[in-house]
Amino acid sequence: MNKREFKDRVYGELARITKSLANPHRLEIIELLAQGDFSVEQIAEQTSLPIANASQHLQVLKQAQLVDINRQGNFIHYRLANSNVFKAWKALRELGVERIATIEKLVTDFRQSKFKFESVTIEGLLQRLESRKVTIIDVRPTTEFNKGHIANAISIPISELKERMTELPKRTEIIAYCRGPFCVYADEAVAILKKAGYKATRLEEGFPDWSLMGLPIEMN
Amino acid sequence: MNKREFKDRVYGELARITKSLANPHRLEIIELLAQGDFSVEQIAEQTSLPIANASQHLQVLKQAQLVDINRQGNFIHYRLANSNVFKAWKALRELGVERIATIEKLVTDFRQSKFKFESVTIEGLLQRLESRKVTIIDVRPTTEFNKGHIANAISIPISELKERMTELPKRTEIIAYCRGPFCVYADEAVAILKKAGYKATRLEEGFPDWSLMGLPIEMN
DNA sequence: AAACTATTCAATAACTTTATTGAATAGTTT
DNA sequence: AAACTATTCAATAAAGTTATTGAATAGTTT
Repeated sequence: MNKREFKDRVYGELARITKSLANPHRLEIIELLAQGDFSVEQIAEQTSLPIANASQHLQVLKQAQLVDINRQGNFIHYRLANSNVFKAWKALRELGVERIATIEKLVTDFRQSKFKFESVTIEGLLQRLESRKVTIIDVRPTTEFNKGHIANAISIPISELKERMTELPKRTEIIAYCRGPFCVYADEAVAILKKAGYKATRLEEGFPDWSLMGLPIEMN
Repeated sequence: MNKREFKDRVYGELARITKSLANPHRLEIIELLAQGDFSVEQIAEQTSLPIANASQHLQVLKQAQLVDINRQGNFIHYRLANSNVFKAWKALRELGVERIATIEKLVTDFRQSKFKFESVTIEGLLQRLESRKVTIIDVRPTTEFNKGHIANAISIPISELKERMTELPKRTEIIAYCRGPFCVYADEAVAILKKAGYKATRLEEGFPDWSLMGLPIEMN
């Protein structure tokens, strides 16, 4: 094998893996699976895809060895093969948000149109934690909370927030987080809380970002 | 805009940028541009592409805003738009090497077939530097060395190594580096040096990786 | 073993990407 | 202003990707 042939094959393989990520639905699936494992049916529902279609995309990811499967009863559960998959998604996400003005505009416009408030990054939250007390709430569905969450966070799924709001303190600031920067649950939570007179802010990133940084997490 | 529409557009944009990376030639171009700026002609030559073809790929990268151009005399020089582009490439590269056994096999097989020796990572080199003295040589073409190199490295392009070998110490270990893990110049250098009785090892990563880590660099 | 069910497969049509030409363009130099 | 030159554009054919069906499969439960 000569030098050119070697390069063609290495870059060919890398392009193959990159292509398996280069599709809107598959990127959305990756972000979902970063929360934990899900069945094909659940993945299809979360991403608004027909099941056969979701399955087809999952096959592509499986062939590229980006996801693993294991059977649980009648269901086949998919999960990310390892943390490097999330790292690559994160790098692409950050490249996109920084480079493509359209994405940042989409995100801010969408938020501003419905929710007029600011967010805090993980870094900002860590600083804030040094000086004062805050209450962190996880507004994802309970199953995702159970698979892993920020240490000491309280689980209040967005669907239950209105009824369970009274569990929260009126004085200390509340930080709501969900799946990641494009997840809207946290925005909805902040909107509900603010309207009821609470001090609330959304965390920009999601649980997988927190976890990747090696910050304290809990399970179950 | 509803939630689904918002997601479709955000992931759509991210897939668009990912697609612009998802091609063997464009990945190779990205890695080349991580060394500095190059004209279309130079890029075509380095990647063994017809010029019209290289230009076409560069248009794709430009449209995705991953590269910038500036004119220098008769030539148009392309360069990476910023360090996030290299970060994304690095994440994909690491995902590929770790996930796809084929890539690791390709790299080790190719090296073993021609060059039978080990390499050291940047981390390993930093540790080694604490205890003993090493000589670092940059075997890329001089133009790339001038655009940026590891602090205190000596420039000896691979094409001149045989004649200039005598400039190097026989006793201290020599570390050779080039563009990145898939660049073969450093392997060739180690082979030449070892044959002549020097103690030599290749650095696994390339200059852009060193630079991204915030380690000391020099220009010119 | 039969019934059931979640998932995958297969075929196809619409769409997108890529390589290959050769011509056109936008600069620079003379 | 003319000549030159590096780069881009345009057209086209071949190859690859995706959504949409409906049928097939591989398990599990009864």
